Amino acid sequence: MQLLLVEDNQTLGQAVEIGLSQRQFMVTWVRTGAAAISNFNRQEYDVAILDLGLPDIDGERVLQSIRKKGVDIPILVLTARDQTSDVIHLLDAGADDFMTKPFDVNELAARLRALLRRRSGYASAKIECGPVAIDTSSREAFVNGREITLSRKEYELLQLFVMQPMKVHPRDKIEALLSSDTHVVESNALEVHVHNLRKKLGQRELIETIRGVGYRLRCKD
Amino acid sequence: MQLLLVEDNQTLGQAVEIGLSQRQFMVTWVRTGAAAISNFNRQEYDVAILDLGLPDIDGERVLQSIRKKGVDIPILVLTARDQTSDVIHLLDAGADDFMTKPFDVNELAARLRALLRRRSGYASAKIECGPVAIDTSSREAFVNGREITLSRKEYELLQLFVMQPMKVHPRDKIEALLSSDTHVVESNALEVHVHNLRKKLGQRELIETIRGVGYRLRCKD
DNA sequence: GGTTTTCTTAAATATTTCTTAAGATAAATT
DNA sequence: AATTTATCTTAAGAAATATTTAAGAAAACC
Repeated sequence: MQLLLVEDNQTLGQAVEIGLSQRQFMVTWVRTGAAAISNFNRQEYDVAILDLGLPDIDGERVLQSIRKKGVDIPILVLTARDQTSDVIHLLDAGADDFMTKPFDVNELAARLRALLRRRSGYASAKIECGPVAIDTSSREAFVNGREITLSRKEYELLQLFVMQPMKVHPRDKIEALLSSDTHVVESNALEVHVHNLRKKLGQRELIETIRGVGYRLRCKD
Repeated sequence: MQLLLVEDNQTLGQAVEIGLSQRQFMVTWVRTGAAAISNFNRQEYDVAILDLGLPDIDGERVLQSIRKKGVDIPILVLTARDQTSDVIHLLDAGADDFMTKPFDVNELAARLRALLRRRSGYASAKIECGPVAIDTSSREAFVNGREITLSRKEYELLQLFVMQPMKVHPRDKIEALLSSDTHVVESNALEVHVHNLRKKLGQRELIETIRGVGYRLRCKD
């Protein structure tokens, strides 16, 4: 399995290279966005890992650039912990999955295999989390296999939760995601959206309130 | 059943090869457009799968080239996620069916069998989806077996929907399909076409509105 | 060239979704 | 227990989005 790793940090890159090599991946490691683009053009990889915090080019640029050129291999994006609100935009820009640093190499390998499985046509783009599931390609949401209809903001909210289950999402991060660039929310819009989403999910406890901080999605019992 | 698979990606190709072999297809797998053309010339296949994203030659070229040479076996085309607007042009160029990646191998096999059935004269080129059906060769449309008369754009819209039922088609993708290369639509033409199509279909709910995203055709109840 | 059909545009209407605000409830603090 | 603070709930008005209608422009047909 050919894998392209785009990562500027020496320590992290080395760890990933070693870890994935031991797990049957053939890793090609480049350290700059420029090198990434020229490597993608050669189109000989099955999957790629792209760190957003590159020194020379914005990682999102790289992503858009290679997608525009028709490269359609699965790409997993690495982000720093505090860039999670960008996640939705990244997925729209063509990322297939993402992980926040620091991460576990076992999970990384598992996610890569999942991406490859999905790509080969055996599975859909469904992401599950306990009774909740979303299909990022069709924007459908399910509870216990039954489809529920969500508004745009409700879906974006749920997508954020499902993408990082059990993670506590701070209120300001969620608000940044929900509000457009022009319009700043200075009311309790977030709470109302959470309330409506909870109602549609059926089980209120699925979205847990962390008082003074934010919310998180519970998946396990 | 002899099948020619034209696919450059190792992972995807292998998945298809294995999946179809298990389903009684004899798969010959080539990885380049050049190899595809020379293999097609030998004319010993019953059906073919052609990936558009080939490294050496444009897939559409391959398609036109082999059709020009009189090869008339059914060809199913594989396209990337965001090329769905090319679909109609592909069908015009000689493709018999298409699927977007990623896909389900079961569906792939079903479609291939449908193509072969049609070819052997037992069935027409009808594609069904609940009460709706279209005949891609005669460009006729039916609701509950009764024929309805559609304008060109209405038919193309319905064909897009029927080809990928239950998939949410983003507005911009549909607009790209409906508008010619020269003329850009900057009005609500799309909505008007959807409205007229709905009226002719009789049942408004068949075409579902996904607010802020696009439309989709519902087939199941 | 004239007729007919289809397509686009635009404005009026309808619908859904979002935001706001205010009172109710619950948790933390004193 | 009373007070403060944060969150939940509800409902109504505002904003965004979609539908419908109709008329003129463009294309297709004869």
